[in-house]
Amino acid sequence: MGKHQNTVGSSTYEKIKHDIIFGQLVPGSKLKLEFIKSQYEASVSTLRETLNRLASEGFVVAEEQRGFYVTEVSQKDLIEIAKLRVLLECHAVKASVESGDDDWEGNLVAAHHKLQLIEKKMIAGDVSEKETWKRYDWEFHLAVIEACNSKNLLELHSILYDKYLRYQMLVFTFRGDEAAQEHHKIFEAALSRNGTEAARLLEAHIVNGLEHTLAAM
Amino acid sequence: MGKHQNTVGSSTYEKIKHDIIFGQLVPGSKLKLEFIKSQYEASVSTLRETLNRLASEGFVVAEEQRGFYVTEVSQKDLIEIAKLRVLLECHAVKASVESGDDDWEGNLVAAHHKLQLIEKKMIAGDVSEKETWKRYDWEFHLAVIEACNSKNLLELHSILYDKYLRYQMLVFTFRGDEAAQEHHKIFEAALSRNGTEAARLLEAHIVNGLEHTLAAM
DNA sequence: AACTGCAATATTATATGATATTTTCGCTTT
DNA sequence: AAAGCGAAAATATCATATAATATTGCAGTT
Repeated sequence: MGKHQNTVGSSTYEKIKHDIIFGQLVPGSKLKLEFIKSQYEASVSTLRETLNRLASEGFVVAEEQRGFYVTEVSQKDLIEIAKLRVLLECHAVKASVESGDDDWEGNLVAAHHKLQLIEKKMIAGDVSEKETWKRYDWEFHLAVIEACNSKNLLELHSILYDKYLRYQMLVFTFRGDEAAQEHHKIFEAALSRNGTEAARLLEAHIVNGLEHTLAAM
Repeated sequence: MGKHQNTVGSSTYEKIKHDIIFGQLVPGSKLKLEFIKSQYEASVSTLRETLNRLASEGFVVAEEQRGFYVTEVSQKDLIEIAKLRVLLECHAVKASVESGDDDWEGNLVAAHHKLQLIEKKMIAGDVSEKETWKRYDWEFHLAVIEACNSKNLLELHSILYDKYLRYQMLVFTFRGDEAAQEHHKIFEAALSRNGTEAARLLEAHIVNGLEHTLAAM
């Protein structure tokens, strides 16, 4: 039974990070300790731990003795992030496709299937499950590169993905069928162990998403 | 007149990070709050902020409700870090060489010159200025890629560099003349705006360092 | 009247020590 | 051995004190 009980620290971390990514906490706004204390129901020290963590990941900016701010957004920053994501994720997919085993394949098939299901729903007009879509998109992209054999690479990628996601959420307009098809092609290339092709498709997928987001900013 | 006065938090951050990189805090050891409190002269909460920051950068591992540990080292981890450093730094050098202006060139020349001076001293047998050497090596590598035009990339690189450095310090044996020559060649290629060549030399430089360190582990 | 410089005040961030939880570890019992 | 039970140790959280920054109001100057 005993499900692992979360600490106040880790749950405020999740909440604040979520609220930054999904735009509830608006870019550039100041995170006054007393205010977020009331919002997130935790003490100042606990919140400071959280904000320090978020600051080293880049979601928050800590200005010495002047407090914390939600990191600003800009087109330049988005472009940087997209480029880095291309660099890391394409590198990872090649390595992953080379060394992925049967477990990896199985997991990839499952992730792709679930993503397809939610994408169909969203294309049909049901936008109610934004959060689920986000999770499945993440799980798919992770599944593709998971066998890359580098914990360090996966950690960096995870942060980059979230930063990129934040921009997507900022302008939220679903790319629909187009993105779904791209996912499908990436899936096929990965499964047939064509790393170069998978990387090429992945790059196009990210760049298309970038352009879509930039246009809406 | 107002030099910027540091907070307790930022100075303990610097100190602990330094002590991890330079091996004073040994890999895998537990960072008991009461103990480091006496060592670094700060309160528990302040230390927790610091340790949380270091944990998201990967120098410390935070185990929920069981405290903090200095991140373990392993050959596998070092290899991952070196590969990532190659990936990011080579990408950065190409971009930097393409868009660097006169300021960039000037800064690069200065950084290379200083690095050469300290390397000569160390090759001559004076190992007393390990810290200075480290700083100049860092400043040189940064100078090369600084014009890459991506704040995000430079931040990631900075953390990776420190992680790589930690392994170098762990086994500290100076590569001497060989490394100095590699630096010089990288410098020349960068200055003559040959990005591809600079990237190739840089990769060799990092891989040579990796092998040297692996052999000594 | 508008601007500048300065001091008093209010607000906010930082740091600390105290308290509440949780884990660890040795001891006993089965 | 394994499980159960405290006491001790360590972590997580909190409320409060201290130090820094921002703001306000007022005099003196242009």
